Amino acid sequence: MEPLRIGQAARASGLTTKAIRYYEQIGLVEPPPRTGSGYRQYDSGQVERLRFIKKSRDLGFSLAETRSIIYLHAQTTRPCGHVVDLLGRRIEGLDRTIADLEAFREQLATMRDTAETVISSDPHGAAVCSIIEHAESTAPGAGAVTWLDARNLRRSS
Amino acid sequence: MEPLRIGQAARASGLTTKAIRYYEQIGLVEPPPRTGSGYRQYDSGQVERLRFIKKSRDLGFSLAETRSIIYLHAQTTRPCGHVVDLLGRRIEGLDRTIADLEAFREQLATMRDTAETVISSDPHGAAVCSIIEHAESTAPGAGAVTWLDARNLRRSS
DNA sequence: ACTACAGGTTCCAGCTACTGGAATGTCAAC
DNA sequence: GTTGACATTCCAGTAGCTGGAACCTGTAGT
Repeated sequence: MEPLRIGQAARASGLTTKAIRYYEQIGLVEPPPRTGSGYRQYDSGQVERLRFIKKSRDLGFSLAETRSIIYLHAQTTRPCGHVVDLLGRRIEGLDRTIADLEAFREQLATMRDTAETVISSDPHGAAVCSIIEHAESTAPGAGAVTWLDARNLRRSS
Repeated sequence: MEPLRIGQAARASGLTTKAIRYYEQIGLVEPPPRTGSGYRQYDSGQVERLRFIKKSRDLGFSLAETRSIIYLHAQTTRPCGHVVDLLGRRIEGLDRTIADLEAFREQLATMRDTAETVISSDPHGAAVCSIIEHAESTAPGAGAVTWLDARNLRRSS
């Protein structure tokens, strides 16, 4: 198979050219060989690596986690146990996140549904927004809600 | 009431001093008066504004949204209708996020539960991690999952 | 008076994971 | 020879702050 240029490697892996160059820059992938004119040339092994990274990212692993998996492999250690650990922790985190989001959703829905009442209770409009200013009393569990770090979420294409 | 210094204002509002200075820097709050030696002095009105911002943030509004609410108020427009709109959109977003997270959680749980089988199917350890490499086949709905932007989530204290 | 120490000040760097854009180079086709 | 799609590098920006350095202030204790 002919080596691919970066755009083709991007299409083959589902990444963007920007992302691939970025991964190279931070040392997540090896710098590929170049043509005489400076174009990057990816062979099938490199593309496979890129696809692996994409999948790992889509599964919610951070670049640091992805890097550690690859690194463990390079040490000839089988990283699957490590991955199972990571999966377990991520599932726990998701359970917490989902519970928090559901509680939060209920708060917001309650706020919206009672919004008219709240609005009419401030007929002089003295407050910036009485909905928000009264949020504490209409959302008693606010202090108990702890959000997970946004880094735990990913979007996919 | 005596004016408060930034640390006290932080404690009173639930923000950090860093966050307050940052809000001042980006123009979300007015620069407060200073003492002769340069210390910021917050009166109760400013602290109230800071608390409003904190609550708005905790409710999941971005700084841009929070700014727009405050700005609308400054235009002597009652922003509550705007806030109700924002709430509605956020609730819809949350519904999608929760559904996506639940689907994703199921994927991960399936992967973890079948991990041993997957591991033993690659006895030579040729792959970096067969769990991830086989993810597509064990997670058929992957393409359908679209994550919301991470900006939609917030953590609280 | 001297000395801690807790607070304040500014400014700069960094975090995640890229994306967008400018200015420029290369290659194949028409 | 010119168009167009692709490539290159580098710089800046995104959200929402946080951490740290280097320094100043105000109060309490010895």
